[in-house]
Amino acid sequence: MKTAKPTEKELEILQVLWQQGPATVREINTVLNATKNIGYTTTLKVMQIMYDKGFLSRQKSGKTHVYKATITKEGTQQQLLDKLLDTAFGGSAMKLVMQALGNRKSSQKELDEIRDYLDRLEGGES
Amino acid sequence: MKTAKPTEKELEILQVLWQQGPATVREINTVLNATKNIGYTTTLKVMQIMYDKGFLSRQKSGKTHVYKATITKEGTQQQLLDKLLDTAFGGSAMKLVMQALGNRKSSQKELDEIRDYLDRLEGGES
DNA sequence: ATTGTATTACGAAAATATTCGTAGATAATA
DNA sequence: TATTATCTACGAATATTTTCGTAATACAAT
Repeated sequence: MKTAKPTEKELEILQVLWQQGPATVREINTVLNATKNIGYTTTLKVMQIMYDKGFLSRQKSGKTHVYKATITKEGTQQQLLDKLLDTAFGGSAMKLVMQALGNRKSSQKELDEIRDYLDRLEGGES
Repeated sequence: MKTAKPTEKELEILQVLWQQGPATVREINTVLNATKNIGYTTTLKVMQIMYDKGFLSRQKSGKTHVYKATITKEGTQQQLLDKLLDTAFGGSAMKLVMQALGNRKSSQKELDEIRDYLDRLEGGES
């Protein structure tokens, strides 16, 4: 069975969980409401669906559930990247990279880090 | 008015148009059918919707329409990149770049090109 | 125990995206 | 001109995603 891709809303929730660790529906909803306007039961429903899909696990604590992401940030990022590469960049990772670096200000430090990273990639995975 | 994001199917069609230039519904559908299985009227419908949205322009040639992408590949790529950065990479272009380069084999030549690109970025846009 | 408050479960409405059937228009050609 | 093949327009069915109302449940406070 192929792992399905999280939807937009699901990704927003995953973001919070990845960043803050396990959390309740209430906590997630509070974070989301800082920017958007989303009802409590909406957040609840989405998280229940994610639980059904296996994206989240949960544990009862008193009367509430504490949810935890079961899929990793890295794996999901890679999956989305692959998709984007495929659907918008014709499979060329390089083009994507250049576009990502080009149209936004990257600091000198960041550019250096990328260079180091390139060196490491090249230097044979010692 | 904020430019809406193309859907998955719309992106597939844009891909073909960006690569091959203006084309008829029939031509697009033929290309799509090389990999997927999609009915002619489905492709037609999607392209008509894209026309309504302003993603495509068209010109009558005989009894058929020749469609042309009105949104650029680069702009759309950037838009999707920004979205991905935001929803999955916490806004860090660098992390995205590293992830993109890491989990796939990039040729020596590609890596060199990226290095050159970095040099140019740094070298002050002379 | 009764009341009040927060949470969950359930179902379904609303919004969006995908799919295609059918009818009518257009042009080529027999 | 009649026939045929192809294309467009239109509407609608289906699927997916997002949204939330309502009722049941669990806990806390009175």
